[in-house]
Amino acid sequence: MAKKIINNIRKLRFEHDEMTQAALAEALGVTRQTVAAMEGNKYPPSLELAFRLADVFDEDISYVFEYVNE
Amino acid sequence: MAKKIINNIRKLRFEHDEMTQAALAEALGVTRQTVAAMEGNKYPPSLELAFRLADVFDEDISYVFEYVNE
DNA sequence: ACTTAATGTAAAATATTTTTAACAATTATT
DNA sequence: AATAATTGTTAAAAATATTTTACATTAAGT
Repeated sequence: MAKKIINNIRKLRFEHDEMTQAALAEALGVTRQTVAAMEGNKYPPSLELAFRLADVFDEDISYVFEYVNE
Repeated sequence: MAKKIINNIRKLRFEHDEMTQAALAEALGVTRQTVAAMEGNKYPPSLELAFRLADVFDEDISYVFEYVNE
């Protein structure tokens, strides 16, 4: 049973004062395109960046990203 | 305040029937050197591999890897 | 309709991770 | 002491992730 990584970035951005991709990118220290790519599941971020994301949103990493059956 | 990723892989291997690095590598579908490198904090794994690790140990990803202040 | 802010997307370049291969060091067993 | 199993480590190549640059699209506000 194959699994895939999904993310709740868009949801979390809106729960955090409708933070824009650009504002999130700034907070993370990456480009806006990197945020867009992660959010759109173009490719997964590094573990380090995933943890920084969790920190910015003050959430557990396993809520920001989930590993679920396809 | 800089943070770093630490891991509990060695501990988890021993809690799981003293699983060797080779056996864990086999279960993950990676090489033994990759397991050794992760365990020795040579470099962090990809997010995908971190999730697979959590699956193998049946633990939450945030227990296998922790993001802590240095 | 026009302007601005926000987002989507893609190609090429750069950076990081994983693999491969090889050998050394350690630990356990006989 | 010798052997086997496990682990440590390193270098180079391969694979994958990330950044940059650039332009297109969408949504909101005036």
